[in-house]
Amino acid sequence: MEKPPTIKDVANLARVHAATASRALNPSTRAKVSTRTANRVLEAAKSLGYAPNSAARSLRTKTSSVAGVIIPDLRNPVFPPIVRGIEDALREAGYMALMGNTDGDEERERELLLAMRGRQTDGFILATGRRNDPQPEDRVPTVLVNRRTDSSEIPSVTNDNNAGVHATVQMLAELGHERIAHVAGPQALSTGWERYRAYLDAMAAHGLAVDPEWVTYSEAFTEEAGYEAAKRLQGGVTAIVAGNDLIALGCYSALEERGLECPTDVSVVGFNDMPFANRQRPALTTVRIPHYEMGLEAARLLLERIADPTAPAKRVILPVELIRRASVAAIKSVH
Amino acid sequence: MEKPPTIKDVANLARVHAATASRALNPSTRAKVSTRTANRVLEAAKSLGYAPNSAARSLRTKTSSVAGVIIPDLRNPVFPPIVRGIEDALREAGYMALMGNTDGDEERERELLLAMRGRQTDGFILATGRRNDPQPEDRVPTVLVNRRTDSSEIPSVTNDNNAGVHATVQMLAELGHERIAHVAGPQALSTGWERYRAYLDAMAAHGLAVDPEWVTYSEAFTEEAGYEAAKRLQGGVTAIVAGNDLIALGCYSALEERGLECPTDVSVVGFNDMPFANRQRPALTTVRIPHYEMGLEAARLLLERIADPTAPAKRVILPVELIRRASVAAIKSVH
DNA sequence: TTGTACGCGTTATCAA
DNA sequence: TTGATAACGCGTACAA
Repeated sequence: MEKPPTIKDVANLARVHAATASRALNPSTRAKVSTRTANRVLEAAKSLGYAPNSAARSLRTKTSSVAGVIIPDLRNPVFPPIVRGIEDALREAGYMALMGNTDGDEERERELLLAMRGRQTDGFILATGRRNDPQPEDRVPTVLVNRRTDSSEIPSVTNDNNAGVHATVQMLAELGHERIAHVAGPQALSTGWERYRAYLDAMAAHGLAVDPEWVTYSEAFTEEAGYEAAKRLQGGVTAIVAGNDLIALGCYSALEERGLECPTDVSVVGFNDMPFANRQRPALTTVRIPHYEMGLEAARLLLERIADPTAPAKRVILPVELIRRASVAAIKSVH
Repeated sequence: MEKPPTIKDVANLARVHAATASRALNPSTRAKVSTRTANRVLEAAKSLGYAPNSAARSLRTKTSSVAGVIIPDLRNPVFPPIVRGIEDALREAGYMALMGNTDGDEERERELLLAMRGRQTDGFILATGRRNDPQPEDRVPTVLVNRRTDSSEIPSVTNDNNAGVHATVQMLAELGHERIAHVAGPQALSTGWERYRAYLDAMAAHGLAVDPEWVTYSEAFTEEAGYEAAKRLQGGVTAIVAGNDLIALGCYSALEERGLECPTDVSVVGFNDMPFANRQRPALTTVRIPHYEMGLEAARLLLERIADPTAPAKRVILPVELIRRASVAAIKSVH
């Protein structure tokens, strides 16, 4: 039950004052100490298994080397690789991640932010951003990942939703599809909104009309909500551009229920290329986003931001790639 | 850029001493303060938007209300729901989770433990336990989840691997299978080992012989490793009990490569019922483990343990359920 | 280059 | 019931 060694113990063993030990232990102040004593201190620290008490350090420096990571729900398969990327980049810089899930509940998000701020969090990475979220009033460095706000004051890392949907529509058009539907994601989220706008854009660019019956809105980025929205689709469409992969799976269910086959009767395309999208039945055509890299980049942006809070708010947009699988087919020739 | 209010500000506003304010603010010591002054302090705190500085509190109390959660890799689909359960239970108790991934690297695990301990973590939940892991020398409360050690000194929450495999073998036997193979998980992990033992047990219980050619070992619980191990299988088996779902997917690939069809030629059963197991092709028969509940239970065990470190080390085993899907079929009658 | 002195914000202990 | 005081471990002006 012996207590962990403090810097004083290290100092005693090295026959120096605690202040000197502190300087020797801290890379940024090591230059202020003679190499000989510095080495003695370092050795003493090692032999004692000294680890600095971060509470004391935080109290003194107002920093904690901890970042808060807030996401809607870890069980949505998009997030694990993003979080993993965040964690890896943070760790490289000596940071750790505090995790929290909100289930999309804004009240819960506020509570989480408060609780994490109380724990001296140095910054936040939020995957929960809504398009019209206000700039946080307090000045804790914050980065958005995957989703972003309409205004450009908060740094963000997102992917090229526009290019992804354009590539999707182009592929479908080339396969002869004209009656192309869109089961859109929530319009309060940049992902849902940008993909919807891109769908309209791309259709126009290919000279394809859009019947309002071909567009429905999913309440959430879930399989269930996608299923409900897909059921409301009318007008004999031959292809569906889904707001994301989970919504696409909901479309599968709705099609099956109507006795329609994918891709023979209706082609379906998702977005995200979430894990196991290739294992679905049929294998899902989708737009691959660089999940892990988004996490990496978001964490790096946050670290930059912590280092210099006045730096301009970058908005990083990562490239995407259309992955064609079995869920799309050329349109049946009209007989 | 004004600084956040401290307990002193609250005390001044309420016209009491800081110590009194502390007592009033802290639920466990509130009784030591008259109701009238307590209310005055609480109101002052509210009007100032006071939030305690947890670094100072940690420094003083040696506790942080933070738990470390260490897992192999968040991208393994088994872990997200477990972590989510952990997080939910921790939050209910005012705790937060620090996350870390090890990729199964023991060196990295040591580093993580050290770094987290330095951050005043009150306890650990490890999903990385190996059968022969030593009891941690330091006395930080620790709970294992999903995997456990052979010795019984560390509390753990696992699932009934034995019952799950027995149910699997029984189902296969009832379908007429006799040449039942096992692609085992890593034997250094309790999950891999217990399921292997259960396979041998269950085969014996049904009077079925086990040819050594029917058993291979996967290096890891991954699709790739499962594929490699499945390729080594010999002896014309008609069913495979896979160490887990990812290994089962590897078996799918190996079978396909040999031109064998599942379930027509070979039945396959996994373990875990990970998300989207029902969406695989063919839909995977598997043993459902209560992921989320395991996380909940592990966190509760940890909280108990933190409250009373001398309490006996419970080993909780949660029930499982065999989920039959399209990947198994009755054996083809011998012609 | 090293030592001294102090304060970060909180809570435990002791005295009133 | 309340106030005064000290201490948690560290980092940093300042002095030597």
